[in-house]
Amino acid sequence: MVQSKTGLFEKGLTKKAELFKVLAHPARLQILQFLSQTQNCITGDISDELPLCRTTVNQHLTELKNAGLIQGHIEGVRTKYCLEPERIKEMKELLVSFLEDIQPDDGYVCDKCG
Amino acid sequence: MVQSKTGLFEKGLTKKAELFKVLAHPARLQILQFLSQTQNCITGDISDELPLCRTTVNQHLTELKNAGLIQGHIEGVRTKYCLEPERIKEMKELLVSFLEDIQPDDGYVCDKCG
DNA sequence: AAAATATGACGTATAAATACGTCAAATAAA
DNA sequence: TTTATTTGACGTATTTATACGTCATATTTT
Repeated sequence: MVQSKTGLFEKGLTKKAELFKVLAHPARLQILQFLSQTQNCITGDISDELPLCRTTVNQHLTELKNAGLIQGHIEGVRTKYCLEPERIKEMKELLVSFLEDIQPDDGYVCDKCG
Repeated sequence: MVQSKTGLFEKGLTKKAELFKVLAHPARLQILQFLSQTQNCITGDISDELPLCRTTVNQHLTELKNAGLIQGHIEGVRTKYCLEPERIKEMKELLVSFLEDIQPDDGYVCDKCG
């Protein structure tokens, strides 16, 4: 980059791009999916489920936490993680709004490819 | 990474993560949005719209093309770009399926934060 | 034909992401 | 108390992404 330019874009675009970035790794997607399937808190050793080192998984968990998509509760020596329903809902709304923005209308035409 | 591990995940997850990666930059989102707004082909000098160098914008256009989300038609010395409706539709379906996978059920509870 | 314009290929510098090892702290078990 | 577990902070190697400059090619325009 020599210099990051992401700050020069319209704020809404930046926010969406940041969300997409959080979702741009299979490990993080699998964690979210797993949390959704269990529909409950799980202990931190999700690493057994993923083909990655425990500390790497921990790193992904931290990213999801920073994005607010999951929460972690300390329980003795363990940590339990669960989805953050509020933030997940926000995410859903952001994605839906993106879909509405982008999708071509029915009347979409193009000289060459239409 | 020392060694990329993204290939070790379930294929569906990888595919979704790749899509999200393409969408994880404001420049690419703005290009898609712009193409959607005009609802037609536009010449390559989209760079005037973005706070980036022309060649950088071109790079982003290429990434979108590689992902199949847009198409480029050569027209003399110019190149016209437009959305690829089929692929956009696929993208939408992928995102919707992701939303369905992840969203917590109504009965979602958590010992601590519920 | 010569000059101007538009585009993309290529190289490269820097920033960010990814992956893991090591270590220390906190708690539970022996 | 001593030992074992669980966790996250930290450092770091390597890969990937980002951003731009330069150049060559192709097409208009003059």
